[in-house]
Amino acid sequence: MTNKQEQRSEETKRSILTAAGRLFAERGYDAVTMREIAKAAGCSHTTIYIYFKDKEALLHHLAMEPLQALFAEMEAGVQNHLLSADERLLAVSTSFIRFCLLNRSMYPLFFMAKSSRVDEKEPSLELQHLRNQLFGLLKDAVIACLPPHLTEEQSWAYARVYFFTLHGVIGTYSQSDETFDMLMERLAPTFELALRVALAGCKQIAHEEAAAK
Amino acid sequence: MTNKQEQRSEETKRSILTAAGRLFAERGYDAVTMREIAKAAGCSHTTIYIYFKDKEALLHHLAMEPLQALFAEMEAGVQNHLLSADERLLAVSTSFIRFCLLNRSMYPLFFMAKSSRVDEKEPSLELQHLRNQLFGLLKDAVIACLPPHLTEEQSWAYARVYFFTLHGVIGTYSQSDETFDMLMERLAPTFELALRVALAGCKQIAHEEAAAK
Amino acid sequence: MTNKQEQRSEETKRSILTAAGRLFAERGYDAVTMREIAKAAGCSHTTIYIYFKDKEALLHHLAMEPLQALFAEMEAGVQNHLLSADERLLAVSTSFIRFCLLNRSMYPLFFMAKSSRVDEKEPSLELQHLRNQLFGLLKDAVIACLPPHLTEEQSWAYARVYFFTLHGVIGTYSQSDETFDMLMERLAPTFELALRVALAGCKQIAHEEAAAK
Amino acid sequence: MTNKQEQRSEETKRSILTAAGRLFAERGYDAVTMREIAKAAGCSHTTIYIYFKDKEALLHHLAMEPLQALFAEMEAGVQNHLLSADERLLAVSTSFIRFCLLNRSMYPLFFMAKSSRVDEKEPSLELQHLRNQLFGLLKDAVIACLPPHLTEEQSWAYARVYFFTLHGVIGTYSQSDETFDMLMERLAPTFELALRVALAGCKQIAHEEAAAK
DNA sequence: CATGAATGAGTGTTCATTCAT
DNA sequence: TATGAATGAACACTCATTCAT
Repeated sequence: MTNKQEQRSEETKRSILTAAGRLFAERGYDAVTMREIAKAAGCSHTTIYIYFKDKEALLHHLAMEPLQALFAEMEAGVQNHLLSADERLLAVSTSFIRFCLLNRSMYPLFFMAKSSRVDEKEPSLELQHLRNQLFGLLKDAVIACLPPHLTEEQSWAYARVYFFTLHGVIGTYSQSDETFDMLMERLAPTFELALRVALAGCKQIAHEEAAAK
Repeated sequence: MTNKQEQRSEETKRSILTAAGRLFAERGYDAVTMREIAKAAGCSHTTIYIYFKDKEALLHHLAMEPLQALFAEMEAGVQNHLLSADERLLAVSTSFIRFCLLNRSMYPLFFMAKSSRVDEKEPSLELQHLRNQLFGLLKDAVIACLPPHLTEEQSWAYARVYFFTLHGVIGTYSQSDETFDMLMERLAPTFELALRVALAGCKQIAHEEAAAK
Repeated sequence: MTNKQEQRSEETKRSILTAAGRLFAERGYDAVTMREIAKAAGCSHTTIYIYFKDKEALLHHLAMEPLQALFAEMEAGVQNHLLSADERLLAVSTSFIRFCLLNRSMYPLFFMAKSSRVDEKEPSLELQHLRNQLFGLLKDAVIACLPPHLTEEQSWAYARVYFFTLHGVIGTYSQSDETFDMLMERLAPTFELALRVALAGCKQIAHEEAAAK
Repeated sequence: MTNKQEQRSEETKRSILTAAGRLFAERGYDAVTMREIAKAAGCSHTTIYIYFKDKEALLHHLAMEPLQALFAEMEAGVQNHLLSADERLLAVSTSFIRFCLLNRSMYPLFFMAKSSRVDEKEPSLELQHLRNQLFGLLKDAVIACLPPHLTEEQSWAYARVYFFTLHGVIGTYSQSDETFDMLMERLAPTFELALRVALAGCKQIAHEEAAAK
């Protein structure tokens, strides 16, 4: 009996999260009302408050999960030793872009929220930590493509520069009204070009600098 | 007599603009209320409506002025024929980045606001137009550095890719709490590196593609 | 359990309608605020929005119900073939006057509200339609008392003229503070006189005109 | 000097009254703002407060003047012994209708405002008095057309009934958006018909009643 | 006498949230 | 566990009115 109830409870929670995730992604956190989420989840809006303290808690809960999934996916990509370093970077970058465009409206939350808001305690820290791990992973993937023996400072610089491209791609389209599929169909080649350009540029400048030394 | 009143009026208008600019920048257009702006400006919320038709007009006023200045500066940079194409692009890009970081909090407003709302008439169009002109200017500067005879589609693609870098740079630091000066002191070399990387990358891939054909 | 809640809900809705009806009647639609209605109904102003989409919907709801009842009553009167045409007109007119005086304060709403606002969709149309039907019914009842073979234009003219009397009766007393019963006791003979005068006048002039031709 | 100032002052006051009168008539008291009146009058909105205590005072001032003019006109009409009683009634009625339609949006103010509002002191009394005089004048004009020796009660009844027609005519078109000229062009014959019907009806019923006795 | 600047009270409406069941 | 009813705080915006000059 308890089991059945627990199961039903879990289902409701799931459907709330699913609905909220979809709606936040589609229209942005602010534009979505609790009542809309409830309707989409097939429950009363008051039920949401049973599972989540408030709207923000819902958002936070919603943010961690996919971000962890992304991290896992990128980690797997980076460890796939069947691919060359360049290919690994490309794969990981593509994962990142795809994820961010899929979760467009959450992107600012994931990556641009002020790191420190007084009223947030733990939640932000978790997020911040995950963010850092993710960035570290990207940095390693970038460095693996560049000539060895870069200083730590240089490594950071190239990683940042490469990351600018990713950030730029996502930021440019994060407000678009087009669906993810429309976006990818129209722009996938441009995204690939952007990644190739960024990598080629990093490599060339890195070599020039190495030579100059 | 009249003079004194006019002066007071001008002061009030200025203080409203200043307050609104700061608040919009800090917390975003939507999150700021007219009453907050008024309080920050030291006047009643109704006073704002004496000087600006509505919230959007306030935003528009705030956005157009500096954006036009930027456009003028970039236009001048692009027409400086003492410089090589590469140098001109670098100059123009630096102008753009500096401006956007200086007006950080308005950046989303300038370049990421939904471009088309049915009920908006002129104001947004002006902004949109300025935006397009600005992007066109950047595009021409990019193309001038690349091998000739690119198709229109290719031109757009490289321009976009180059723009991703700019957008990425700005986006990455647009939420930072550091002052503009702190930012530039710490990151100017990184920014320059990013621009060089983007240009080198574009050049190389463009040549590769030309050769492949 | 559900029953109790439903009952409470129904009560609240009722009290809102009652309050709104009274206030609209007393002071006119525009002059009454949602907050006033709420206070009079003993609930928060937001509660009104649970039951009615907006102020206009409240008005519409308030207007349609009794108006439909009136229409049904008048339709029945007009089809009562036990009566002569004159008696039918008298019956129908009396129904109309009684209804309008009973719903005095809503009368302007029913019959004098601006018929066409661009942004209104269905609701007003329904009301407008009902109004037209009602007027058509009265017109037919008038014509049935007059000599046959009137042109369409003449028919409209006499119907209008007859309607002026009804409208005048109601308008004259629509602001009165007397109760409906007091009014009828004091003025029923006057009203009847008015109807007889209007009918006699129409008949005589119509005959004169017919003879003149 | 004083003279010149006084003259200018009088002019300003006049232009305010003119503007307010036109705007109130066009769009109704509530819908017109002080600033609109000021703009139409060619002065600052604050200037209005020099001449009139508040918006309501402006309205009241505006109402008395034309009403007195109407009264004078009707009085003249009633005393024109070149005309028959019927013609005099017709003339007076037409004056009344024309005036009320011309001052449509003020009509409720003139003739339908609650006679006693606690917060109004004198102004209403004046108005009320004028109203009564006007009605008395109409009553006499009606009675002059009817058989002599009516009881006082009967006189009142016929006067009321006749007045219903006037009231009905005006009320029916008082909310119309058509200009006065459009209205008169379209409906002048209907109005005349209405008056003839009302008079003919009153006469006939009065004779019938007299005969019955 | 006249005015531009400024404001408080108020408008309809929305929304996240709580309460009683 | 779950919900319908209800609400307070807030939103952009308007308007008659007052104040300092």
